[in-house]
Amino acid sequence: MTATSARGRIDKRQAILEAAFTVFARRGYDQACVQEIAEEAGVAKPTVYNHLTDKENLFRHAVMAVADLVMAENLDVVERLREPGDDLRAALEDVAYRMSRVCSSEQARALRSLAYGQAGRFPDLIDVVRERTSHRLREALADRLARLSLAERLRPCDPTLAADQFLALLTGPMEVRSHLGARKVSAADTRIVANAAVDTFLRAYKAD
Amino acid sequence: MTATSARGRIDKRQAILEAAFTVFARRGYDQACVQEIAEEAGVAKPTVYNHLTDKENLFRHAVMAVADLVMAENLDVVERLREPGDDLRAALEDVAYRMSRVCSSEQARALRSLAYGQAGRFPDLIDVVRERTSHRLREALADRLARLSLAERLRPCDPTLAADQFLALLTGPMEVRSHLGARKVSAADTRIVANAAVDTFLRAYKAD
Amino acid sequence: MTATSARGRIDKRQAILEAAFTVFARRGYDQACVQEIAEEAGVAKPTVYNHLTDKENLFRHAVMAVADLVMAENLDVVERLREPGDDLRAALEDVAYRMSRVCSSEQARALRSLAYGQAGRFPDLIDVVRERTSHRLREALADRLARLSLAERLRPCDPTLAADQFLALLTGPMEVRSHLGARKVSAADTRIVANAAVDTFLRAYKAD
Amino acid sequence: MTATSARGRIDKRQAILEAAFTVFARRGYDQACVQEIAEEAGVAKPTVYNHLTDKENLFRHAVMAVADLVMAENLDVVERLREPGDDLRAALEDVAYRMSRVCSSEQARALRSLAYGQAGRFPDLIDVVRERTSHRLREALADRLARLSLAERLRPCDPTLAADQFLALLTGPMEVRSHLGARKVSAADTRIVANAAVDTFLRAYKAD
DNA sequence: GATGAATGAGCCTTCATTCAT
DNA sequence: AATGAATGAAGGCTCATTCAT
Repeated sequence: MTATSARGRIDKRQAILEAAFTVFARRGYDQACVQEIAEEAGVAKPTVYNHLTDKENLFRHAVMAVADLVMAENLDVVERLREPGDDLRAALEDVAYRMSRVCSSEQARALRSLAYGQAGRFPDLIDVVRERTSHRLREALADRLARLSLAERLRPCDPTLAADQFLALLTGPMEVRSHLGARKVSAADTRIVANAAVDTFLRAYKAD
Repeated sequence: MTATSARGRIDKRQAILEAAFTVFARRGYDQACVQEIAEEAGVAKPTVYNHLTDKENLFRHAVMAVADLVMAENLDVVERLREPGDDLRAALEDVAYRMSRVCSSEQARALRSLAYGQAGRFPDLIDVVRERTSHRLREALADRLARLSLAERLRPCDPTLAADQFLALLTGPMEVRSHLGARKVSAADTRIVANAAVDTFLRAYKAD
Repeated sequence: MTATSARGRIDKRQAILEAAFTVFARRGYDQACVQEIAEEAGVAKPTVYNHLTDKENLFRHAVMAVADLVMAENLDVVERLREPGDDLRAALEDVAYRMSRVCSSEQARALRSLAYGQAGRFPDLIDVVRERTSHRLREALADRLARLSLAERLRPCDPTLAADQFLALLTGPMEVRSHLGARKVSAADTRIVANAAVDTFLRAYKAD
Repeated sequence: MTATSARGRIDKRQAILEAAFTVFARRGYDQACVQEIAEEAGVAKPTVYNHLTDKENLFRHAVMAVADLVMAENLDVVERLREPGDDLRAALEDVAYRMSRVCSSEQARALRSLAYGQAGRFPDLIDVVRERTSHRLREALADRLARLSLAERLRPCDPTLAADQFLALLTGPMEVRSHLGARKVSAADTRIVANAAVDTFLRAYKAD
């Protein structure tokens, strides 16, 4: 019984957090009202407060939960570089494409938009989000690139810088094509951008 | 004189727009209250409405005015590539550095933050801002790169893609170092990022 | 108990509606501010909105509630004619007098004044009020007069027209004497007007 | 020149008053804004204040001017009873019909609506309007009826009461048919109401 | 623990009215 | 005398948050 209750309680908290992110993503932080979040979660308003104290707290937790999700997906993609196989270009293109897809997902876009938009009010939050997403991704990627460099499949280089540039070559043009996230980019266009990024990256970083 | 009046009126409108951008940048769209904007501009609240109808309108005009400013600065920088001189790398490094500085300015950062954060509520505004800033900058840069390619100082390439990648190599790492705009990046660090961007760019695009 | 809560909620709604009518009657629709209504009802402003959405809605409900009250009183008076007794004149005088009193009541006067004054803004409301007051009263009276005509205590006639004229002979002169509701008419004067109305009515409609 | 200026000034004042009544009639007192009145009159807002001090003053003058107009029309109609001719019923029907038409005019309806609606705020104004319209009309009609009674074309009676009742029999049913002024009553229906009023009136007041 | 009801605070907007020209 | 511009005052409405049940 207690276990069930506890489970039920946790589930309710989860439902509230998901509802919160949905509504924050839909309306932005200020326009989102706790009432709507409560409705989306199927609970009463005070229940939201019971579980998460504050609108601010609600925002923090909802955003960080999604940040963890997105990070996990991205790290997963990067793992693929651990065994790149013979065709390095193909491996990088695959990673680039899948990473682009992850970053273009509704959740990732909303996450960036919210974090960026509320940077002023939640200066610490943006750091946490950064740390959990870009930063860790960058480090993971830098690890892979360092190994590749060591294995002389890439030229000697600063792997962190290389990772930053790889990511920049990917996300910068994606933002242009998606109009800062306002439009969806087709799978085909994503592939094109990803391949172009890899092409430039390899021209700059290939061994020899 | 009439001229004085008209000038006075124009000045007041200008003052309001500037105050508006300042306050919007400080608080974000929703938290910014017209009262505070009026105080910042040194006028009474209804005067703000006399000149700009709406909070929404106020936002649009304030944002677009700054967008024009930033664009002008960036276009100015790009012009430098019209006569690159003998040392192409030096010229690109100069452009990259100055462009980074412009994009790191308080105004440019606030502009991105506001546009990004309010993309949901002002979907059309973000397009206008994009067109007036990124897009036009990208095209201007693409023009220069095309000429350089034609002059065989860069390898044959799609100049628009090259421009996108040049900008990405610049702004991506800058965002990482500025923690999405939360911290200032020193002139020295900016120089490092700019040079690294140009290095990678030239490795990928140099002639031969 | 739940009963108590529900009752409490209903009571509060009732209190708000009554307060609203009081304040609307005192100030008119536009001058009445929700703040004052809330104070009059002894609740906070948002509570008013919780219960009645809108100033407009508040007005509609408050007005209709009073319209129902006044109607009920008037219908009650007309019932008296169901058994007029031997002295028809006396019965009509009695009805006329009491009806005049009802229509001169503070509430009825305020009701007319509000409905008339806001006819432009609430075109539908005026119809509802009319239907619930004048119209139904007229029909009820017409019913009685029709019976009296059938019983040959009044001459054959169009009972609806007769009802209209009976009411007109009553309320027209009452309005003159009350200066369109600005002054109270004494019971004695009311009696005089009522008797004069009945006298003229009977001269025009008596049997033979 | 001075004459022309003076004339021009008077014309402008007139234009403002007419515009004011138009706008007040259109929106009601509170919703009417001085800005709109100024536009309707084709002048600037301060000019309105130069000529008429106040919104309140503006209202008083505009309303009284129209009250005078309506009164003049009504008195004109009543004059017709000075020489009723042989067919008294026909003469009364004619008067009743034309009076109904006057009272159904757009201006008269707006006048009643405004006066009634603002009775609370302008208690004195309603008296002035009453005096200039109903009261004087009633007296004029009473005069005619007194003569007719003296000439034994009506039975001996209190002429003021008779006048009140005549007017009541006319306007009461007209209000019913016009839904308190919300709908126009056709000429044919007006004729029917007028004839019915006269019929009842004559049954009650004819000589013999 | 969950909820219906209530509230304090705050913001956008409008308008009558006044200056300065 | 007429106007463009500016303002003080006020009101409708929303929302995060808290009680009482």
